Amino acid sequence: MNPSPVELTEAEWAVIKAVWVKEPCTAPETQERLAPATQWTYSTVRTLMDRMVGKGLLAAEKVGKLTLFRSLVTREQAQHGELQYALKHAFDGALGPMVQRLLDSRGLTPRDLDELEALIRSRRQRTRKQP
Amino acid sequence: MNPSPVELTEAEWAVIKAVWVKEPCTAPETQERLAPATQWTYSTVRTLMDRMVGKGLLAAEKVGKLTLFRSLVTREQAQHGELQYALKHAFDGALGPMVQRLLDSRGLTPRDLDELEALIRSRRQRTRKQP
DNA sequence: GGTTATAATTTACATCTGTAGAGAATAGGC
DNA sequence: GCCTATTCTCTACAGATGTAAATTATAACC
Repeated sequence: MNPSPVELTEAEWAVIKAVWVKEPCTAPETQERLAPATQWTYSTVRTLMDRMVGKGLLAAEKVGKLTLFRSLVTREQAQHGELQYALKHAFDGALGPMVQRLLDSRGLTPRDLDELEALIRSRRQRTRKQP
Repeated sequence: MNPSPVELTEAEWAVIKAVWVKEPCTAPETQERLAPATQWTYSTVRTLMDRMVGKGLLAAEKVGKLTLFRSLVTREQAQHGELQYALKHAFDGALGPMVQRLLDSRGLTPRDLDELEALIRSRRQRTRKQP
């Protein structure tokens, strides 16, 4: 039913983030963008990208000698997939406890807290309006 | 420095959850507990558990002919590890946006929202007291 | 003490993931 | 038309993961 949840490996995260920076893009471009952080060779990046095409994470379009890649999943979809994974396995699907544990971790600034409170308020509105 | 983050595969999640139910426990016990949900044979479960011992996720103690297993990571640690993974890869370490996206998803009951609001308030207290 | 049930050990194997080299194709410059 | 730089294709390989069969050890029951 639902489009199967997006799940990315560590390497795939790195690649798709590089693609999101500027699409469409070629494998050599992507490799350069990743190089500072990863040291991956062109071969490595290209292999990853090809496999990601196979998985429906990227699309490849051939233009002359070049292959242009673009993402088939948005950052939001990928984030959602990652959260779903954590939610399902670590919290047995219970969102409340998950958010709680997140709030427990340090790392939220007072500003974050303000924003979240505001979010909760507006969430409450919407929840009331569309039951 | 920090105890390296706990990362569990899907199968490992299933196993450790079964172990948490009652510790220590044997592999056959664990297999039985998992059977309804997974259909895994004893061999499969035992292999997983042995590998998990190798990774420091479980401890094995031999008592006569039996091997007793117990978990070496708590549910909290495992949850934390899972959240860290999502945080690092999907949100580049930014907790605020991560919580936001969670709040965006439907699935939070009004009661959840109340609890979260309360949490945020107390969080704010603590933040103020220990800067 | 031999039989049976239970658990353990060993080995296997396909797939996925991370990583990459070697060689072929192409195109642009001269 | 040939050289050179760029890109692509193909192949490889080690380690992790999911899954399990076959074989062996153990112990407990008669």
